[in-house]
Amino acid sequence: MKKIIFVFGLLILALLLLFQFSKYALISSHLKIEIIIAIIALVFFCVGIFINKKSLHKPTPVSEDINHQKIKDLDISKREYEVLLGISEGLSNKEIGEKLFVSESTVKTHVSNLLSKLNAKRRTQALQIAKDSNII
Amino acid sequence: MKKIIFVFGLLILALLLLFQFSKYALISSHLKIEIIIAIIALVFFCVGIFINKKSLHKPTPVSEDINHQKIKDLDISKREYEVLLGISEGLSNKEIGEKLFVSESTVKTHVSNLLSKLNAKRRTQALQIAKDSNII
DNA sequence: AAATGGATCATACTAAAGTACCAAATCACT
DNA sequence: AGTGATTTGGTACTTTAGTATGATCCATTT
Repeated sequence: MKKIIFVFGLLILALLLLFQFSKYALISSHLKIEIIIAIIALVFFCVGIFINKKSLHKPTPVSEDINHQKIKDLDISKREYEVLLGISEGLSNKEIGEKLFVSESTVKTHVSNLLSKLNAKRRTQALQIAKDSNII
Repeated sequence: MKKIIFVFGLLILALLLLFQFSKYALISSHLKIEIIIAIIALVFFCVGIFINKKSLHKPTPVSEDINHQKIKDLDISKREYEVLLGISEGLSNKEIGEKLFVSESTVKTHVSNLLSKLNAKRRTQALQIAKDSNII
């Protein structure tokens, strides 16, 4: 919010400066009208790109970052989350166990707890829910 | 490539038109210099946003759209692809069968073919590969 | 000190998933 | 009309996934 006000303030300031500059340049006849127009065009072209990048670009890619709060809300422990990441990599329970240096039984326990916490019936469904919840 | 040339051609054309317009407008004195500058500023502001959105915006959010060519390259049939989508929704083979109005056996066949085509051992791994290949 | 919760592991079981092989119906294309 | 690819479906089998239950260990909290 503060940034937007700041940027728009700068914009208005730049606009006023350009008006004054163009008047002065025309009266003193040191510069041709084409040059002035070119400068203005270039400046606002850059402003357009800048505005688009800062203000419109960021909200569009719909939350790429993971929602840590949601993980806590779902009461998912650290170990369970690691298992969830293993699932998202397409690993089997056995492979997840080897990766985390625990037995397959342990992984199964974590998976089972994960499924009930995510309210999923299968690991693939857990993936889908986890992605929708932005915790993955 | 063709698009870029086309866009730049339009840009140069617009620039020339603006030059001519500004000259005419100044000579005939129907418009004030501020108005002309404002119009030019607005136009190039919009052009800046447009260029940024079309040329720079798309490559950045790492390809949101699915790669149909890749699907063909992997020799994945239409039905197999539908099954793949079912998997990505977290459905079981039985549920996919109900959704596509075929038996679970058929779904199993499709899944098995999918896994070998995607070079995956499990459906979760198939999902991961499919996502990396932007076919999902 | 006792209770709590997370992590670990095991056993025994059921339910899915996946493989292999086969076979018939359908469809597009020549 | 015939050919090849797709789709469909079945049986029989192995493997993996998931559930239920119980138990131990450890760190934190009460």
